[in-house]
Amino acid sequence: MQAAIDELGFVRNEAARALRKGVAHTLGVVVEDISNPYFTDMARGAEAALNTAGYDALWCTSDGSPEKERRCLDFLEEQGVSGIIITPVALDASRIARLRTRGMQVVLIDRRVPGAGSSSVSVDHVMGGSLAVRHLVAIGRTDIAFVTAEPEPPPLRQRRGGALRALARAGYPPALTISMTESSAAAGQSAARRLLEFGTLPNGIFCANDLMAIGLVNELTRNGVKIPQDCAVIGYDDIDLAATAVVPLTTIHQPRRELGRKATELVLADADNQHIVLAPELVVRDSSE
Amino acid sequence: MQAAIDELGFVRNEAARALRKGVAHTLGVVVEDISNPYFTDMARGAEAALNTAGYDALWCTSDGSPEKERRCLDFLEEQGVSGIIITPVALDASRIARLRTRGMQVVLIDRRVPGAGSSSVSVDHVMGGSLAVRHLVAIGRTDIAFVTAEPEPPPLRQRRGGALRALARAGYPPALTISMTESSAAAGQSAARRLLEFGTLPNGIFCANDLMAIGLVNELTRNGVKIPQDCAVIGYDDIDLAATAVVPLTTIHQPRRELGRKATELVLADADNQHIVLAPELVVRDSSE
DNA sequence: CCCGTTTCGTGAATCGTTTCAAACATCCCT
DNA sequence: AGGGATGTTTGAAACGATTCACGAAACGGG
Repeated sequence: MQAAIDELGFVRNEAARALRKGVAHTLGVVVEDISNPYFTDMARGAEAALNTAGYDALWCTSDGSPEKERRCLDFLEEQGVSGIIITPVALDASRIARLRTRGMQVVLIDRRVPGAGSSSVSVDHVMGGSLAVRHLVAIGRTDIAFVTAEPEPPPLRQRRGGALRALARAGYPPALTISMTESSAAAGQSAARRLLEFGTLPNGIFCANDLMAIGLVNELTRNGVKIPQDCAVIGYDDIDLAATAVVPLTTIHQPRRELGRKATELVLADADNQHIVLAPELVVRDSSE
Repeated sequence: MQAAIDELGFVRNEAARALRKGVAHTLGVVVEDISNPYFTDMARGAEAALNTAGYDALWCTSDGSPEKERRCLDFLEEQGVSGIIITPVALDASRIARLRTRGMQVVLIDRRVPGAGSSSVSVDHVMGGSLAVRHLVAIGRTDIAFVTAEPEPPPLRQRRGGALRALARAGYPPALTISMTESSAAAGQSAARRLLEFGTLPNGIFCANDLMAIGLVNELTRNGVKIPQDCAVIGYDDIDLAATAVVPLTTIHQPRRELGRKATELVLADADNQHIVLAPELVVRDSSE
């Protein structure tokens, strides 16, 4: 039988199959920024898990734009996917409800939408921010700056929240915050320039993600700042590049693959209103001695 | 009419449409490595072009594995996409022929498959390699090493070929070649360590891509090597991170967006046997003074 | 005013797969 | 050997959008 199939080059028509069954054996994965390793690693974790379950993945990119996110969802809805894993940008409860009435389970990454009944998987960013600052404090840094992006996505806000709380607990004054318009290495570079213009450098810097931290460390190093002696730097995400940076970067590791895997499990189990929170971990490297 | 559609929340069933029309208004994009910005930028260029043409993109990742590539193609074939843009790993003429008989145009990126009749878009890697070495020679470097990956994908082989030829033309001895098992920043770091163990450092290094160059520059810098004074380094791709590296990286810029756009045009025009070759450009930054 | 032509709208057939049902063959038990 | 139960084969209906054909209505010209 299989021999005959191969012989004739038969390929099942997925369109007909989806039409008849009313639903495809396909899952949509909508990711915010495909140039950020954090998201691609998460998506790969999801893909691996869902492949082994016999599903195929449809990738989409929202590029952080509500408009493009809407188009992605329209597309997935038209395709009749059986579920959607998404890092939401401007997704609201009504859209989720509509998808759910059409039989598509929605699982959110790193964000909850109240009243929608959908499940979510996230990493505890408040804890991560707190871990970062507690580490800086533990190695004797008291004058701590925070580099983030504006507008600030919820995960970054939570990281900053955790950081501020840890700082207050330690009895230090509130941190200097620098906001950039994006969260790339180039933004980190600009942040470093701004810090250098101030004249006095803080002795600890917490960047909201690794890409910014890398750009910042590079620019500081170029200007003769010794890291971690003059200034300790800690990033967030633990992307591959963090380990091979000029000054290997201390960072908060996120279980990205695990995140994708859990999300897949929730979609396939058709779970309602379940919220999984994973714990981040501190990874100490040279940038904080 | 449109108001009524929105009112009732009607969503066209793409499966039924595809079934009836025999072909989806969708294009497949198969990419080799989603963690390499070179590929994602190319894919984004393609997506933008094909969105404006009213098509949707189906992304797949082969992860450089022939097995996974096959699965991606099976999937796209089942979906009945109207065309495929692919950076092939182990794609042979017979598979292409089969796809074409099913009405799917195939356009190859950075590689040609002889006898398949399909079109291709590539960047002139031989020229790029030559540009790189000529630049190193022009700034007075004579002892030049080449860092590549093993097994060496065709584009890397071409870059090395162009580099060797330019070196021969300039009348210098053949270069030292270091091969790593992958082409990541971590591999570049290992390459640097190996070079340092040799004792005498070459005064010019050409890395087959920017990620490796960044890892290498970081490791050399960490060990006190002054770039470009002690050793000039040139990368390849001109990814975003190249400009913000500790030592901003001289590199060969590839028109990645343009690559994706041209590929889209060829697929949509249903072009047979057309081969577009784009020209790379030298971008001089600090790593080569 | 009638006929020919165009336009519009309705209905039926189609795409390839799945699913359900009915028909048919097989087998065991009484 | 007949009846019930089980398993297998064959056939037909359905999914929803599209397309084509057909008939009705509108329109223009003679």
